[in-house]
Amino acid sequence: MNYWLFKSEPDEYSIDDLAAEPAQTGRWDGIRNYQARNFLRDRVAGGDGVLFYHSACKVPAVVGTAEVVRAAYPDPAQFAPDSPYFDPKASAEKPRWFCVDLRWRSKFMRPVPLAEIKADPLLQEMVLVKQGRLSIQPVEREEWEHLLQLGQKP
DNA sequence: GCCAACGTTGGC
DNA sequence: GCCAACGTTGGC
Repeated sequence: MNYWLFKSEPDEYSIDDLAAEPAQTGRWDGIRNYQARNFLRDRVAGGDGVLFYHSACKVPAVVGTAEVVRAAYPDPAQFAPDSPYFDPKASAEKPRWFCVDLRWRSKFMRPVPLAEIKADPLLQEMVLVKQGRLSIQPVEREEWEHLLQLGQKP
């Protein structure tokens, strides 16, 4: 059982959008970055915990948690010519991009902003702090637990 | 099989 | 909207 941080632009797909899905379960698709794909395809497993992060918005922040309910399978959008995620170089035999299914688990009492994470001595080793621009990244158990605590503080 | 160019990401 | 970091691509 591992922990992850998934980034999403809230204008595109927010934690409330996930909570509003049938069975509060949605497909995490549209990943088109190789480093993120490799984590998704090779390491993310059913039952793993996910920190839901809002990126490319006014206050980038961890806003809640989710759970992986289905491990990697080929992202259908890469085969759909009318999709913005269409990839002409992908085929059913050789899919290039993958997705997982997530179930909403919790929304924090308050978002934990990136600026606060960067200033927290316990979170200095997070990939989020050390390397930006990675939309799927591993999280240590200690980091997971600390962030959950921060999110529950009023 | 080297390595420059490319596409994606996302904070600032 | 700039541009830095990364993995991958593809020309040679």
